[in-house]
Amino acid sequence: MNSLAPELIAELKEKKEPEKGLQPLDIKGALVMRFAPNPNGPPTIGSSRGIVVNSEYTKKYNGKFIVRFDDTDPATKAPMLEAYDWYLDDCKWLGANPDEVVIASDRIPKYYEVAEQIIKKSGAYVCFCEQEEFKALKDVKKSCPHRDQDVESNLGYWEKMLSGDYKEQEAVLRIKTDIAHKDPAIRDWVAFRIIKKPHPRPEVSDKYVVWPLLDFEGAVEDHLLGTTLIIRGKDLIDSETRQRYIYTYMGWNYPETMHWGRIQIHEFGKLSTSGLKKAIADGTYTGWDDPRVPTIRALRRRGIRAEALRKFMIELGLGETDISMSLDTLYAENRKIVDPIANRYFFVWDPVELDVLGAEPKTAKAPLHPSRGMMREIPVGTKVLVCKSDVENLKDGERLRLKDLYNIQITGLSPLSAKFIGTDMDLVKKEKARIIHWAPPDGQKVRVLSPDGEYSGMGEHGIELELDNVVQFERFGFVRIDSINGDEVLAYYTHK
RNA sequence: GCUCCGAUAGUGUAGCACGGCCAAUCAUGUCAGACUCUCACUCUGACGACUGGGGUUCAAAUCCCCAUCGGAGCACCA
Repeated sequence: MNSLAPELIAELKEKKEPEKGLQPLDIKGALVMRFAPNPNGPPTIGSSRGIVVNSEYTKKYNGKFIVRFDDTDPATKAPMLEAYDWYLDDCKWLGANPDEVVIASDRIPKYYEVAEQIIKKSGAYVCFCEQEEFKALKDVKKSCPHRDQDVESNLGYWEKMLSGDYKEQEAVLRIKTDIAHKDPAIRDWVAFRIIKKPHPRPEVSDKYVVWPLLDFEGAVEDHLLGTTLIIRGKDLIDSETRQRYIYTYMGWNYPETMHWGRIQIHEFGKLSTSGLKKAIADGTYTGWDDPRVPTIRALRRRGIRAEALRKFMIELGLGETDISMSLDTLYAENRKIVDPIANRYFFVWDPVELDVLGAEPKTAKAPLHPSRGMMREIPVGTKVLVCKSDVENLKDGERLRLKDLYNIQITGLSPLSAKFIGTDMDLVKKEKARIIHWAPPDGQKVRVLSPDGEYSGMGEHGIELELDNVVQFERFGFVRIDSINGDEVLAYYTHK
């Protein structure tokens, strides 16, 4: 068949293996996409979706990938200075280095220019209504008195806004849409408001008192940057309708758009950036890379590979439904990468001392990795440490195998003692004796930080040489060796 | 209340634009077994879904209508 009709086979394969994950795009010209976060906290798992999907498409279609910081709110969601670099760093780590980086707070004058033009086209007006007052009118499709101001007056008010003549809340610039639009979300929305709080970035600080809202800033930037395709969360789905008014006034072409639903990760629940910030401040979490926190930084520290996270995000695809996922799939993906390369070590948590009578001191030999030849050597005397959970339900006289060492028979429970009964593996095979791991009492102290708590205990020497590597603690799980503090190794739990 | 949008196994996805090849894909998960000096890995097998009801049609997961459930927006947040 292959020789008769190779193209048929190819076609079959094509049908059977459609584009996995991301749907192919119907691209006409060049592809320009952007990821536009507000850097008011570090990138989270959610951000990684935006980074990965946008960059993946631009890679695939030879497009341009822009990171744009939408940091135009110095008050309610004020940017965090360190976060700008964190975003860029995590992008780089994810293999999504941007072709261009834009910071909105650097480009405020451009937004003023567009605003002025729209005012001149009667597309915007300065509104002095109180918020509730305006909402009441809007809800019954009534325009406010300011809507009919002429261009000259609006221009004058706008100038006064810019020069700081008004207080916060006193005036806003509204985009004229359709005050009777059937969707209340569209009616004459606010494009600029007055904020007198300085911007956290020293280069901007108190340079401006009039700040654009996302819908305006984003609309202008997407045009300026030549964005051709926007993929963003569906919370911004109505933005398009609002922003199109600007595009119409200015005679621009609106980019294509796609939206995705919210992801909720079982393991993390509903944690907002502001909620996290609080929990870190009050000491609930140790920082933005605490293993319990849903940031990219935490995942990195735990030893999740960028490639695994990328694949995970790509395979989620682009659905408008909200999804609720477990990290198991990410872990499985990561395990595939990490398992073949992670060296194996013993780590005994909640250690219990065990005397072995009749044992000669020796050096145990165990493979560094089950499918490779390299061995590790563990010198051991007549005492070993074992996990409390392994010996809790032991019965006197029970026979066990200390992995890669020898067989023992329990002779006493408290204190725990045993006698040496040989080295033969037959015991394990015939009696189906349990095999447990162990550590030498003079081994390497280890502490593991995991999403569900902390484990302290003893490991074998050699662990301290694996700094920054992901290793597997046998019968425990994968960990990333993070640092050495004094005589103790600190590891972060990756996954089972 | 007003405007949008969505619904395939436990979870996430493929299929839906152009109805038949779908007794529905892949992954993950769970269970069982094999392998193994790890509860890891690998292998084998099992489990498991088209939200409900109508309609169109020779034929519906796919088209239409209604219902139900879920979500988003209606901010001087992003």
